[in-house]
Parts: sequence; C-alpha cells; structure tokens
Amino acid sequence: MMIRELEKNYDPSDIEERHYQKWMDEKYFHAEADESKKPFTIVIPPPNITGQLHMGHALDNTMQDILIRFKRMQGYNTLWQPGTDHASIATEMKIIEQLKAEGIDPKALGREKFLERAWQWRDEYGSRIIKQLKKMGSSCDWDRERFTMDEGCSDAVLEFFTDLYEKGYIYKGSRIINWCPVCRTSISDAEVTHEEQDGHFWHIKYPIAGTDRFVEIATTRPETMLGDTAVAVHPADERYRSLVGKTVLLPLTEREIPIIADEYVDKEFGTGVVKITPAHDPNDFEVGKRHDLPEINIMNDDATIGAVGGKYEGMNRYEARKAIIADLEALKLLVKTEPHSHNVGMHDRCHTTIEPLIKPQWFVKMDRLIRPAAEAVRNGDIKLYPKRMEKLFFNWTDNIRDWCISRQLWWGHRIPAYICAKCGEITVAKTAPEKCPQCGDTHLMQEEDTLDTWFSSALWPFSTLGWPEKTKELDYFYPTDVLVTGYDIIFFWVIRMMFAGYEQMGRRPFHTVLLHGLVRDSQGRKMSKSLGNGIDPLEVIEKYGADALRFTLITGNSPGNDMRFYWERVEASRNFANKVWNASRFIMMNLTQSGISADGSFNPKTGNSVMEADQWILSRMNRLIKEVTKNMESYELGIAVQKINDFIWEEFCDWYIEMVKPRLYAETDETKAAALHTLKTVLLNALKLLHPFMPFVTEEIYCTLMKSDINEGKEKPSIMISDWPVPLKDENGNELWDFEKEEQSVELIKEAVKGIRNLRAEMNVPRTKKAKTFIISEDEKIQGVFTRSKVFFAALASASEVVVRNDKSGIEQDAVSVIFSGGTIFIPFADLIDAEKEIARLKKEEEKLQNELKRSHAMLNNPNFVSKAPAAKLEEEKQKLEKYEKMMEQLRQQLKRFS
RNA sequence: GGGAUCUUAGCUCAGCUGGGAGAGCAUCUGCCUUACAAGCAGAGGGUCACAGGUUCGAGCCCUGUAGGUCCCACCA
Repeated sequence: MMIRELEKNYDPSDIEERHYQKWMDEKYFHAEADESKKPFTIVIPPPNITGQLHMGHALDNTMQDILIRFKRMQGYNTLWQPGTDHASIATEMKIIEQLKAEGIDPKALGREKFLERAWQWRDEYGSRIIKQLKKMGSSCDWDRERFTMDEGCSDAVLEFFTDLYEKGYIYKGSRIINWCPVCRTSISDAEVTHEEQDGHFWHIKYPIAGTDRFVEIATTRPETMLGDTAVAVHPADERYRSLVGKTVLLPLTEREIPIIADEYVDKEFGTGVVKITPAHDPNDFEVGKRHDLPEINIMNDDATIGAVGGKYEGMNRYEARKAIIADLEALKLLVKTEPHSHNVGMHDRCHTTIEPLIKPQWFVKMDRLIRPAAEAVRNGDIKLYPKRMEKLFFNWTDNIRDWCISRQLWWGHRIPAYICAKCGEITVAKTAPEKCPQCGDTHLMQEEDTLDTWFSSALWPFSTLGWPEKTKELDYFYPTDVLVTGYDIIFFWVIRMMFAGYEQMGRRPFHTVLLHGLVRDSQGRKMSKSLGNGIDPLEVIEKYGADALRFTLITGNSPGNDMRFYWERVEASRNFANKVWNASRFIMMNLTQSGISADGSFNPKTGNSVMEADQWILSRMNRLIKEVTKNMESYELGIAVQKINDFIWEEFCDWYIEMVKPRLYAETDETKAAALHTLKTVLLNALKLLHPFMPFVTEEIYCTLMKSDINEGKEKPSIMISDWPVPLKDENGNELWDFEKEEQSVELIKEAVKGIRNLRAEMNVPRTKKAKTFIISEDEKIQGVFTRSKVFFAALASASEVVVRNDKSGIEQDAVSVIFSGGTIFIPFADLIDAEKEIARLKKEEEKLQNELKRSHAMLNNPNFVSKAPAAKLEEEKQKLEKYEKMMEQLRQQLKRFS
C-alpha cells in the first residue's frame, strides 16, 4: 500500500505546502478563549513591514513555534498571536528613498500624500514577511493578525499616552536629545550605539579677558566652540582657583564668557579646563543648567552651521572643524594636536554620527515607572533565560533615563496633543478638543510629531488582545506566557513591555523571557546587507526543507549564545529527516506485509513473546519522554532535540531495528507481533517528540501511518493536535515501560556485539564470512540472556550459529576470543589466526584494562574516598573493580595460549 | 572605566545542579547487508587556554593571568 507512496528519499517540497494548507484549513492554529482549558500564549515580536525574513527571524520563530506546538500537544489552549510593526523610522526612510527615486520631494508632497504612500507600502510589503513565516511552519493564529497601526492598536496608544500624561509621567520639554542629522529626527538613548573612533585632541588657548594670559582647553570637537558659553575648572584645582569668576574671550567670535567652577571637571584629564557648550553636549547641558548659562544652538537640523556661526555658516560639522582649526592655527591659538581615540555616538539605523541638540520633545519619566519591572525580575515574577541576561537588564533599569518618545516623522502615531494658536496651551486628549480649555480659542493645531515606534510595541502583549476594550481574549490570554526574542532587543522592547504591562494592566505581560543570540555567518561575522554575507532562509527551505532549517537553528548551541550558520549543518539536519523517513518506511512496510495487527493485548510487562530488546527500547523511550519533556519545560530546546536525534538514530535505528530484523523476516516467529507493536509504539512516540522541531516530515509520516489499517483508531487526524507522550502506567500506577533489568541485558548484548564487530574489523574478516560463535559464561542469568538473544547475532555480528556454554573446553585452540564483562566469546577462525597479531591485539586490550584497574584501585585505596564518598558511589566502584578483575583474569588466560 | 561571555578533537560546537571527555562535519579502513550510500560497520584524534585554590574527586565551583567577542559608561 503506502510504501509505494513513500519515496526512497524524503522530498519536502510539495509536502510542506500541502500540510501547512491543511493545518490552516482545519483551523488548528486558531485559539478561542475557553475557560475549560488552560491557555498558553506567546506574542510574536512583530517583524517590521519593511522586513524580509532573515536568519534571526527564522531562529526566533522556530523557537516560538516549538514551544507553541509542544504546549498545544500537551493540551494547552495555545495562542500564538501574530502581527507586524509599522517601524516608523525604517519605513519612513524606505518611502523617502522610493519617492526620491521617482524624483519626488517628500517635503513638497506633504504629510497626507506621504502617508497615503506609506499605507500603500504597507499593503504591498506588509504581508511579505508573514508569507515567509508561514514557510517556516509557524503555527500562528493568522485569524488574529494585527498591525501596530491598526485601529485597535492606535486606540491603545491613545489610551496609554493620555493616561500617562494625566498621571504626570509624560511631559514636553526642551532638553538635550540625540539628533540624527540624516533622518532629521530625535532618537532615544537606546537607539544610539557607541563606536570607538580615532580622532584628535586639539589644545586651544582661550585669552583671559583683560590680561595677556590664556587658559588652555582641550577638545575633540572644536567646531562646537562657536556655542561655548563658559569654560569650567574643578573648584578644588589650585592651578585655576584664582581664575574663577573671571572671563575669557572666546576666539573667533570674541564673545566674553565666564570661567566657572564645577565638580564635573576632572582635574587630571587634559588640561583641567573644559569648554562648556550646553547646546551640543549632554554633560555641558547639565553644567549649563547648574550655572544658568545661555544655550546657543549653532547647528541646523542637517548639522550644518547655522546663522550664529558667522563665516562658518553653511559648512557641515566636519568642514567647519577643519576651517576652525586652520583659523586658530593662523591666530596662533592652537597649541597642539594629539591623536586621541574616543567614543562616538551613532544612530543604529543609518550609522550617522549623532548630534546632541536642544529641542522641545516629549518624554516619559521613567524612574518610577520602571520600578515594578525591575522588582519583578528581582523577585522572580518574570524570569530571564539565560539568567545572566538579568545583568544586562539591570544595567539598563538601574541607570534609567527619561525616554524621548517624540519623533519628527510622519509615519507613526501622531501625538494626541493640541496646541492653542492663541495662548499656546497644550491639551492632551484622545480626540481633538473643539476649543482651548484655557482661552476658549478654536484654533488648535495637533502636535506635528509622531511617537517612537516602540511606544506602540510596548503595548503589544495586551493591545493585540483587544485592550483598552475589556475583551474575553484579554481576560483569558493575558498575561501571556513566554516572550522569545534576541538579547539585542531587551532595552528597546522587553523592558518597555514590562513597564507598560505593570502600569496599564497591573500585571506582568509574561512570566518568562527566552533570549537567543545572533545567527552569524560561517566566519562568525554578523550577517548584513553591506557585507553581502546574509543567507536567505527561504533559499535554505527551498533546497533542504523547513524541517532541516529549523533543526539546524535549534541544534548544538546553548541559550543566549550566538551561533554560526553552515550549509554542512543543514545537510546533516536534512539527513536526519531522511533517516526518520526511512525508518518509518521500513516499519510501515513490515506492518502491512506481516498481516499481523500490531494492536490488541500487547503488554510488554507480561507478554511471553516479548523479548528483552523490546523492553529495552520501550524503557529507553520512556526515559526519553521524561527527559525531553523536562528539557522542553526548562526551555532547553537544543538539548531536547539532541536527545531525540540520538535516540532515533542510534538506539532505535542502529540497534533496535537491526536487532528486530531476524524476527520480522522469519516465516514464523511468535515474537513477531510484539516486535511490530514495539516498532510502531516507539515510532509514534518518537515522531510526536520530534514534531515541534520538525513539523512537516513528522506530519507526513504520521498521516501515512494513520491512513492505513494499522491505525488503532485512537489517534488524532494530525500529529500537531495529537497528545504529547507521557509514560504509560498500569492500574497500580507503576510505569509500564520501565525495564531496568532488561536494559542491562541488552547493554550486555551490545557490548558483546561490538566486541565481535571490532575483532572482525581488525582481522579484516568480510561480513559475508559467517562464523560459529561460542559465548562462554558461568553466570546462568547471562547464559539465559544470550540464549534468548541468539537470533540477534546473525544479523548484528555475522554469526552462523550461536552456542552458549559455561565451559570453554575444546573450543579455544583454534579460536580467537573477545573478552567482555559477561564472559568470553570464542570464534573459530583457525585459518585466520596469526599468533603475533593476536598477541598484539590482546596486549592492547590488556593495557586498556590495566588502566581501568589502576584507576579503580587508586580510588578504592584512597581512605578519604572510602570514608567520604557517597555509599552508592563506593559500591559502584567496587562492582566495577570486580568486573575488571574478572575480565583481566580471562584475558590473561587467553594471552597464555599464545605465549 | 564597569560588566558579561568565550577559550574542550583538524573545523563548528554540546557537555543542564562536580563522580570514568561527547556530537556533527572532516580524516582513515572495510561494506551497493532487500528502510536509508542523504546509508552501515570499524578506527584514529583532546595536559578541556594558563597558574593557583576548594574538594575524597574539578571541563564544571573560587581567585588570578593571557587572548577573543559583546554590552554598558559623560572623561571633555
């Protein structure tokens, strides 16, 4: 039957599309509030509408999908809330770019027309990344897709803004802010990155008024001297104490400015005299406030020198710097130029050097608002994984500064503040007031600025659920559970969601933040457009399938660590998918060909046709289920999937399936049904454990399996809504799949098989040369194990016949031997025995054993170990020693034969 | 300047609360064994950066050193 449908190699291409469509059609991703079930909720970090899927998204969404699929299978009512972000500045830049390419001046176009273009952009490109996320297999509830600027989210922003304003947390003020001269907008502190740059330290003489003396200052930005309104020294600096209160004549402008004393100055640094430019430096701004200094803005919005700059007007910052240095030199006021490296603030988006400027802007007072969030992390109400990220978090919250939320952009939520044309009164309201509450004038202008894009994303965990409306979704799904995102976005988003959640909802927005690292290229470089080293996830999916990509991203790295992307790893992941595919093919083939139903009264605990191998693999599977579940619940996804991989490939495929083959191929074998049932049980459970990681291949196999008549009828129509495996228990509550003794037996068999394989490989015995195999053990239990498992040795160890005895007499003369912990194995290879080689082989074994004995003796002869180590450990070591001694004894006997 | 993190096989990395060093890829040797050559069997390869300390016992805990990466910070 279906075996013909299953190709020899797994081909994901058409399968993925088909199953995804089916999942959507069946509404498996959709969640409704349902008080009878426990919710599990994740909100997606909304990708920008300018964005294309990159590896970071791929990793981020794979992790979320794994958690969601896992919880869904565990029976939770899971909601993965999707949506996109308007990304004010990024989108605005894209549109300006677009307009310019068409020869249109954005400013001339006007706000309204510009916004029309922006909405067009969003309609055209906004859903592009959503389509790409679907290719990853993301099981988001697409019926609930949201957008940060849709009606509901905009209402939420209005509510949030006006509420914070009324509570006094939002204010407008003229303060020094970070200005991007290219984007022509203010940005928040979080959007500034610092970069160490080689610059210069210029020492300049400022003449002291009324004397022929000078003070020497040192600066890295001489052009700002046009805006100097003081020079400062430390109050305790003896060198300059007498100068405080005097004035200097600012070169080039001839303005007279005071010499002041302020603690801010570091006596030891530079000359100990600092020029103070309150309008262009955050520190100088503070000094200026303390001393009531004038603030002279010397720059235009594009960072060219303004009208106050006299002859330098119109030059950009760097031209002005050059010109000023040249002029100072001509005036002999330049003392020296030193090389100096210093940190320069850059706009993280366009990489332009920030210009600190004084502008009227809107701010959120953060000191009080941040407290519940900081407290939550401190007391464990919100947990960060990995824990070390808490340091990063506190680093920010402990040094919190007010958040500049106004942007001089058009694309975004316009600030709901209305300014009276007559009296200048500012009214903040959700809708435009008809008249000024102060003077009654009806000419009110709405604030031109829009809000920082993160202002709306801060509300994402509840605005997407309907807030400020009291919806049943909000009631049921909030607080959400886990937030998954990159550590690079903690400051921008995570912290802000936290304070917004506590402020507006009175509750945490999520209980866990799961942070991941960056995906880098194979050389460890950040993937970026400019380097051209980015790898398109869609290309990977096309070539190897979404399962392979997901598997690659989740394997072999620990939480929060960056990872490197290699095509070789994708290939290895694809190979694993194929392995699962083929194992399933094998099992299904045997199930159908056997004509034996694998259902029914099978009980591995009592069934007399059950073999140790069956019990062994069931027991191993039982342990796997427990461990993987635990790992998943602790967010150790990489560890979990590694264990699943190892179990399926090594234990199940390489050992169990190989062991079971002779039983399946035999014409009549009373153990066949047990084998088939075990194969099916283990496969089904393994598929389920694997499903969150590799949703497509597992679904395809599952459905094929279910289509057939071997279906017990208890399973769901899709693996994604099937039940997460749990250890089976009998009526007394004992685990049905727990077989410790049988596990030990099989481990013994494996040891013996490995020994024989090793021996044959070293002696270059071809696989086709079968040999009679004598297994000698004095232990009756061990004899029993091998007597029952004779059948395995043909398939696994090229045995033609297996004889289990307690006595080696008569067989050792023409045989080679393998010593293992259960006894000795003899294989008569008279024609192949080369005494010298045999001795060498045995000597090598002896050396290994000798080392073990040495180690064991050393431990057990250490009185401290014996008295202090735990009893179990001690006992374990004693047993090992006993085992080694036995093996050594046997080995010596064999060595004797050849010497 | 403060902090985080990394240093483990040729390469990329795991190694979760301390109890005999692992995986994938690469290399070498055999195998087209009727699930899979995208595979099977076998092998080689590591003073776990260095130096101390705690411990019966350290890749894991503590201190220091060196080097790499990253974050934060107003030293003009």
